[in-house]
Amino acid sequence: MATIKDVAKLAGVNPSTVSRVIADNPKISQETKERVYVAMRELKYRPNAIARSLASQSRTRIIGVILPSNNEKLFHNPFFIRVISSISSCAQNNGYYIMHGHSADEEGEIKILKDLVNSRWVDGMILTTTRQNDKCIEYLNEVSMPFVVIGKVDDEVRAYTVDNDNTAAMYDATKQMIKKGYRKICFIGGSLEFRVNQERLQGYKNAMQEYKIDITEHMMFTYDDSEECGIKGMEQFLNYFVPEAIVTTDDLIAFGACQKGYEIIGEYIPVVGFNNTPVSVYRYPQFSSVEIFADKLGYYSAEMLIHLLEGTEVPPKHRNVDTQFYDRT
Amino acid sequence: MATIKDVAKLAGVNPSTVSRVIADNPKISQETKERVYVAMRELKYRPNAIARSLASQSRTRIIGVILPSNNEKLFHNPFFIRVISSISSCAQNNGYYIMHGHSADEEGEIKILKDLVNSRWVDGMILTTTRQNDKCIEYLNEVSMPFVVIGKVDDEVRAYTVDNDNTAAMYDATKQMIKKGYRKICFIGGSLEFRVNQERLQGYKNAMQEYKIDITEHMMFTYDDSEECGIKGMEQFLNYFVPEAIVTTDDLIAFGACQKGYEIIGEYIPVVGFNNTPVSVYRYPQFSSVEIFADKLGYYSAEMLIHLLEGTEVPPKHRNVDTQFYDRT
DNA sequence: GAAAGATATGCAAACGATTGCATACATGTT
DNA sequence: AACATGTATGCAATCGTTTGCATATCTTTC
Repeated sequence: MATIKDVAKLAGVNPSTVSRVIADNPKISQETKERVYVAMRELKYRPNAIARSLASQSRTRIIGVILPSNNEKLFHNPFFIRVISSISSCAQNNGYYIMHGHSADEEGEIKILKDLVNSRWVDGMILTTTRQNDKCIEYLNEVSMPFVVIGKVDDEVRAYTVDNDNTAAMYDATKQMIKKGYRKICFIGGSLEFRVNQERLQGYKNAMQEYKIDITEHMMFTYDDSEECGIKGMEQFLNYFVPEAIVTTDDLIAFGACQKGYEIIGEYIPVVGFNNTPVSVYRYPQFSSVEIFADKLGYYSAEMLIHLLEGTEVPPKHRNVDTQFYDRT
Repeated sequence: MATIKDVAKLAGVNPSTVSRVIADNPKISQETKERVYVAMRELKYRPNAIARSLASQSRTRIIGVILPSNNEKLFHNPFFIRVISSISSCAQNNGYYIMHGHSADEEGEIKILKDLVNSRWVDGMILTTTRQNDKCIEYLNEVSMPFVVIGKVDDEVRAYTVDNDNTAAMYDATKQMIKKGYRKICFIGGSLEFRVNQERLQGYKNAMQEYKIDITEHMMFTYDDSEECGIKGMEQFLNYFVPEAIVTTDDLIAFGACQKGYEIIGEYIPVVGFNNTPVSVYRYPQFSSVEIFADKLGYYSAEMLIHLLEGTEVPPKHRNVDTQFYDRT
């Protein structure tokens, strides 16, 4: 493989000149540029990204992405692949690369994050999910590495974020159910360790409160983002009463609840899921779901991070992505 | 951030000694090693991966992965995320990193592949899908970059591969249908541009032939790996006759065919899909599907590539992953 | 007790770029 | 004509490692 020296020799100039031609430095005469271009083409020269980022002190143009690896979540929910593939599109459009890691738990996540950061591979990071008191965010701020998170963060935490208004989305979905005349509406959600679930729970509470519908302890159930969670939730409710409708934080939960309900009482209780995944559409009967436009979340987050890295444009601290409720009751 | 020099100074040795301690060189005395370890811990030293791979000539420990980005395929089929996340697990277990790119078409794929290779970012590549006369494979051989492909390649092509026996899998699935007494069994498949579809078609033909069932032109339809394909295929068949059963190359196709069939003739024709995705399970009625264990394909391919890169163990040229037929008729 | 071998460490040159500073030449100013 | 200014390029240090070779010290051997 040709190096910058080979090109320089062929073009009859100094390596530094070639370097400046690559950077399109205006000090270099058009004439010389042409000569260098010819030599580069002749030798099929491609700059060595590694040498480059060593010399220029760690601008690798690599963006790190941390994915959760709860398998249920990752595999049955196109959310993450949509996010990552749109991050990837944006990166490619801007000459960046994507490196990703995933781990089963917070401890693992922070370990891989540190590895990515310390090895100097990445210029910046995107976090695709956040927890209460997120250790990753803490660490990134500590080492002052630029990052963007998809999701919301605690108020006092410094972070650039892209997110849906999850509270509003769930508020809206719940309200739709109320407007259809349902009153005994239950909530089933994934772990409250994750902010997104807290917010959705809040949205549910807000709507119920607005319509002055009492929520008892037995109307809410949280566990994790799985089918099993839906099943367990529904079982719990049915110990006490038959819900008129159910809102959940995920399609998989909704599916589980829906099936279990039918199994026990022989009819389908209206259910609302989140993410508008194939499950909600392909199932019969279909159930309602809130589309959160994962691809936009991904694309915007990458865009934001790149702005941060290039320092060209200071993005606003927060960007919101709308949601859409698909009513299939 | 501390460098190797800082550590050396603190430990009272030469940087080269520190480097050898990191590499666990047996020439270094235990005593010195201890001293260096202490200094490293003291300074929270982490080697700079970039400098490292520059000095050691391009061992970045980064594996590149090319994904297709036909969105239908990528989003509705957990295959790719399962593959990539298991590649990722294996990589993490062995201290490797994953970089990935995806593109909508072959041209884009080769472009991003060249970029990854020429920039020297990656030590090796994994291709998650292959075409007839694949340009990517050609290029990788040309520049002699180690790679593994998931899927089959033309006989004359040099490549390490991990794959299911797709022909056998489809042969088996078709045979199951025949044994149930179905005779007029039709085939709907994705584009024959992809080897995987060719093989599955072959498996169908083999089974039919074995049982001496004639296949007419009108019993086969190929288009792409989408729901739409299933719909079109079913429409075509019904112009001529009502199939007794249908085998397809993908669950999404199966789903489309299933629905369209019901829509037109008012009953469900038994359908077989591939990949055993949520669609096949969550839909009602469920349909049969062939599980291909994407996670194994991914993990094995990474394992193979790492062996290739480390040169420790020469893997066999080809590794096969079993499939499993889930009968849900 | 000197030569030969073994063992542990240091020295310095890479790896392939970037970049601040020096310099050569051309041009403009008085 | 002498000097200041500007423009285009070269020189050499630098980034943080790795690694072949030289070297110093300690054993062994006859």
